[in-house]
Amino acid sequence: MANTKPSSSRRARPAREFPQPYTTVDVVIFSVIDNALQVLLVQRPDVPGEPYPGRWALPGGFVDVEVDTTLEDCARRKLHEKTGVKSPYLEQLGSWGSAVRDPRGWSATHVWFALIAAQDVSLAKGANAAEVAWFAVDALIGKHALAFDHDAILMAAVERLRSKVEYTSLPAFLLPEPFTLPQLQRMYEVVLGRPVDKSGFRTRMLAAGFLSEAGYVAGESNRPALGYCLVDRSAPAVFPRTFSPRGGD
Amino acid sequence: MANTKPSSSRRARPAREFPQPYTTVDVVIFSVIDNALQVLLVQRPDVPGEPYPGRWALPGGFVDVEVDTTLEDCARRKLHEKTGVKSPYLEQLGSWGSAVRDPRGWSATHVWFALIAAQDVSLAKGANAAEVAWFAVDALIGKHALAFDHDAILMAAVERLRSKVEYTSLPAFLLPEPFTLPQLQRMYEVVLGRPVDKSGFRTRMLAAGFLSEAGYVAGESNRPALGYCLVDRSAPAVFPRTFSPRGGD
DNA sequence: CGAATAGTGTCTCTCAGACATTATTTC
DNA sequence: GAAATAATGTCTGAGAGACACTATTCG
Repeated sequence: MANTKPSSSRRARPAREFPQPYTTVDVVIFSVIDNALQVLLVQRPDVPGEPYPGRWALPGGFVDVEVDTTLEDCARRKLHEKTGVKSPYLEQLGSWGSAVRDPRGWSATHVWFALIAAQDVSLAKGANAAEVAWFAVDALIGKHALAFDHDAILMAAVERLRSKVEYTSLPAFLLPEPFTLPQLQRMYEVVLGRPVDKSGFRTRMLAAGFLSEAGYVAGESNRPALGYCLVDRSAPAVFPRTFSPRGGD
Repeated sequence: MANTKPSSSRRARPAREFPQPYTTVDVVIFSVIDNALQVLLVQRPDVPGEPYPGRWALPGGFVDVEVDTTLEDCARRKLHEKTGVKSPYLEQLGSWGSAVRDPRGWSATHVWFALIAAQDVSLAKGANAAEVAWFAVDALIGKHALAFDHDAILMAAVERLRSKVEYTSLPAFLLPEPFTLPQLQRMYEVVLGRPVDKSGFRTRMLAAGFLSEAGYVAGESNRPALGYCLVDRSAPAVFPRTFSPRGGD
């Protein structure tokens, strides 16, 4: 990086003198609520000078160079502020930057996506907190509903999630521990939007070795099911093949 | 993004007033030369005020808000300046940002990685161009050799490349068109660092449907081989399963 | 005609998908 | 004991890996 100044006419001046883009961080926070994949949005303030007043947007904001030591810290901080969750699954999604995506000027945003269990959340509704709410992803996608380029970012996040769910244990992060295999299967089915065979599912999950038994959970059904915890919460397991029904691809 | 100012004490002032991180773009440019995976590096200038003088680094630099309209444009521009290549395979790798990665202050870099055919490159060695050279990846990895946090970025790029090569047609972008299946197989073997079975390889490539025949190429060997071009240069094909030897993981 | 590489054929064994069956709890 | 859900068992077919074999060119 940074091997030359942006243009030769500024070569002699110190770096701070030429204009920098705004740097922001946004977080796409997913959870499964009411058997639907949902995303957390915040409502933009309705005050002069703020773009997209009243519109819903992904939680995020400017990097504060005096508070945040890394971009990931910044993402983690914003997630914690909105949800109270301290140890989510957090993965970098990508970055979006252009001259036109923010009416205030050239800006670049670094985007993370997070998976959290709905039960762990206590939505922030404090002092200066704007409205915060869950929205079903299926109702948002395709619509041009969000502020900035957040529709495109949300779409990219959903695509990334759905594709990784085909071959990783990501949905386990959508459940509070301990959870049962039928619960986990339901997470897969909700995110993928299609049913999954029970027998193959169990074989696959247990063979992947990312679950450790945690005693029986007197659950939501007649017969109690065996509970499991994650062996390693820092990263999902990767399966050698994708889920897929016989004929499909 | 950008739903609040970075801290409440600055709330009333216009956004331009609070300090922004530096925004840069770096490009990890891969090619296969002499049967080895290589990466393009540039030598940092040895002048006062420039960090890491004389050290090798990934090509990149500050975003120029007056020239670049998007981050990807900026990456594409930097790649073209160094190599002369106009239509590489280009994919966003991620971003790295922290208070300490650049001694000049809080900085965030957006990183792309590119695959190009060695034959298409004409290394820039013009006016203000610093030294530019190819380095074998295997000789760099593990060493603490590069400027900034570029060792870590390079490592992440190599990991991403190697893992995607297991289930995509990415290595096809390392060859000039038309290319033969044996040539393509060699690209896979070089990147993966292990031999690949010929028969299975051919079945897989042809079944994936991303190749179109382009006549015989009087090649580098005794018997001429059938040449192929890519059906779609904008994205790699994705295979349903990974490459992997029998006993492997 | 032999060496070298391109390209094809065949066998086997794994494993995921489909579905039937058994097990354990509540009411 | 009936209903509901958890958990296991069995069969089968697609397909990847391994390797043997054929085809075509050059010297």
